[in-house]
Amino acid sequence: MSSGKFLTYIASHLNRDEAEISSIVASCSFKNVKKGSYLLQANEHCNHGFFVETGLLRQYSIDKKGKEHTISFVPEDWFVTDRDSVFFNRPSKYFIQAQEDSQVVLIDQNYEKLMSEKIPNFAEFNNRLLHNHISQLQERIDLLLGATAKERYLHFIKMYPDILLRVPQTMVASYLGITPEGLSRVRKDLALKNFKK
Amino acid sequence: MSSGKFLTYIASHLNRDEAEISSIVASCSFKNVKKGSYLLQANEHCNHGFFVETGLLRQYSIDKKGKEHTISFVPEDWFVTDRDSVFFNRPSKYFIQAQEDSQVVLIDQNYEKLMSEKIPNFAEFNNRLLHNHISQLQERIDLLLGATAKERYLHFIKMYPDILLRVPQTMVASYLGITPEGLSRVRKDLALKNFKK
DNA sequence: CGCCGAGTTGAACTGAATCAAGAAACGTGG
DNA sequence: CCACGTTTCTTGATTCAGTTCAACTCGGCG
Repeated sequence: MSSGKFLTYIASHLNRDEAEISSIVASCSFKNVKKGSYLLQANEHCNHGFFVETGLLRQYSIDKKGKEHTISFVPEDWFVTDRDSVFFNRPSKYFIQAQEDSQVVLIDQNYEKLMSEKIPNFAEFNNRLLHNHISQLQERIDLLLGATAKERYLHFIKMYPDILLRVPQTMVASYLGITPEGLSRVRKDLALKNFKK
Repeated sequence: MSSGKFLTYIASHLNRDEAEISSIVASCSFKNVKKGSYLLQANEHCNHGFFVETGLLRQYSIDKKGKEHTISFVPEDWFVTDRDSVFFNRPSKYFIQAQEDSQVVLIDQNYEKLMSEKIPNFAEFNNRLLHNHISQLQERIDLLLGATAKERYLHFIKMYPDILLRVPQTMVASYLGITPEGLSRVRKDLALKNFKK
């Protein structure tokens, strides 16, 4: 089983030759997960990062009222983890579930340590990931505070056009913070507007 | 002008003696800001972090519809910056305004560099700040997705009981994502409930 | 004293949720 | 390859939380 995308991803983000780091990358473990199975469940301690080689993951929580909130969709070439749980060693509030049959790279603390020892600019890279994450969370807050359901939907399809085709709408709804019925109506509305023009 | 709180804060978070780092801290600059004046305005590049010695700052944005959204309140002993703008060198979307007459410590990139050279565990400390920030943003998203206005208000007064007394309610409302009238009604409702019991 | 910004209250309105029912799409086994 | 059951999506009727707009109160402060 080859470490195709992950190797390329890491090498390019670290400005390193693939050859130079392939031995390090080779030492990390891969996992095949079937659609519907979990890489993390709420109340477990998250002690891995997950890089998606192929397939699609979804990270979500379930609130006290029993409602699902999708935190993020994680397609190929993306990375996901519960930073809060990993860093502070707290039980996670989130589920990470395979939305399609997927192949992922598991990245644990030892592995991170190894990386940061062997590769000087690894810390800088990780820092960049953290800052990206913050930007993205902040943007989502801005949208939740200031945009209507329709605006949030339009923003979503602009940012992640392919996701819509790969998951049930009800999950997109739970990402946007609206009900499935609500999303259905938003879409109907937009379809009508486009038709009229 | 002494660097009281900042020195204590940094020393304790870095597990260092105050004496040991006081010379470094002494080299950073202080600023007095009057109530209403700005440390950062939208479209400027943010190139400082701000540590509040005394007083209270507020970070907020103004959306396309002209509505203010309060991102955070920043009282004594807290730190604020626009990570997105600093790290990616992008124009900021935010205002940082003094809500009371305040004294702040300015922390610029040179200063950070100096710190990370002289103090081995500075990077770790900064990392912790980033992770805290992520946790806090994530929690806010959870609340916006899953909690009613009343629930968000109750959470707010539990977390930041003093803030309510120091700023106009309209700003708290813009933090919670509701209108000032809406907040007024939430409070009335809670007052009635407490009275009846 | 009179003004002014902050907060409150009421009435009408609206975006989105809820509940319930039907239609379409999907995958699984025969 | 079709038939069936399950899940997903749509649509309608109703309800509700929260907004909007406008009027009014209150407490400072010049």
